[in-house]
Amino acid sequence: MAMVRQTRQRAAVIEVLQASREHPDASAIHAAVRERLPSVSLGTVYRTLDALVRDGVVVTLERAGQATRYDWREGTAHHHAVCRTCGQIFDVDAAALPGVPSANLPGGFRVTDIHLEFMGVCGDCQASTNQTP
Amino acid sequence: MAMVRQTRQRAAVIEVLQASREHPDASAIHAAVRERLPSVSLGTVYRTLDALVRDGVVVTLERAGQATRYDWREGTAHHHAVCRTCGQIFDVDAAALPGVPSANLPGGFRVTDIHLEFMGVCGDCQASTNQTP
DNA sequence: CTACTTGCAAAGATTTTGCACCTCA
DNA sequence: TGAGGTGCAAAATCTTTGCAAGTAG
Repeated sequence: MAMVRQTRQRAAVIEVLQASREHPDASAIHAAVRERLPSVSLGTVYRTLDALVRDGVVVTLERAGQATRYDWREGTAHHHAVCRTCGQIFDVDAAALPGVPSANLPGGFRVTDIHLEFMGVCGDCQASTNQTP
Repeated sequence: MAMVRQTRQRAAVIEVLQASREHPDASAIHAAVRERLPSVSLGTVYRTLDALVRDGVVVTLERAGQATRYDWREGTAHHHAVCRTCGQIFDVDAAALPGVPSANLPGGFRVTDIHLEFMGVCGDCQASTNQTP
């Protein structure tokens, strides 16, 4: 079934994801991968990311109009805090949160993953509370 | 400041959102609005939705590759359960969830909104567990 | 009357795909 | 080998924008 063949390209994409704590988008990943394997195409990056997401080792952070950002799940579960002003994404340790129960879900719904995002304004952006010019 | 002028078009978009429990995307909203005001353009729908989101009366549900879906916040806070198989989106009453604390957030981060999504497989899709043909 | 809105259509951006060649297992 | 992966480039989507004309207040 989900047999995934090991290739140079995939190894590179995975390395980039593991090395980066910046929640990069496909384009940034592509650029980073190209530093080692200049011939890798953007299409391949998308296909690889897709496979990783299906495998559950990578999660996505999607914002309309902006490119999807990808996040390597390094063992520890974590969620995200997204600044609406500067767009920066911070990690939030899930351990500090009480387990979110699957209460009140529609009948028979089986949860495989929980996406929790705190939308708001980060400290830096609050500091510079100049109304947008 | 955020003075929003009342227009036929905006009223129609809001009515459609309030009437729909389907989490429609911009295109579906556009179609529904056109049943009353045939001349409304898709651009206007997007601009109106944008304003409503900024106002905080509408929240978005974003999935890469697919159109953003819009959700009227009818008083009660609620979250979502998204079926990975059929794409259907169910509401989850937030009242049943314990308050998600803002613990462990980056310094000074002020939360304005919480997006919580349960990803998984709905009962119907589990029932028909035929491997995808 | 005046500033804000709208329609239209074109531009932008992101993501997906078909096809011929290449490669891992 | 042979099933699956890759590159390239074009296509499909979704969303944003500029501009002239319309309209709410």
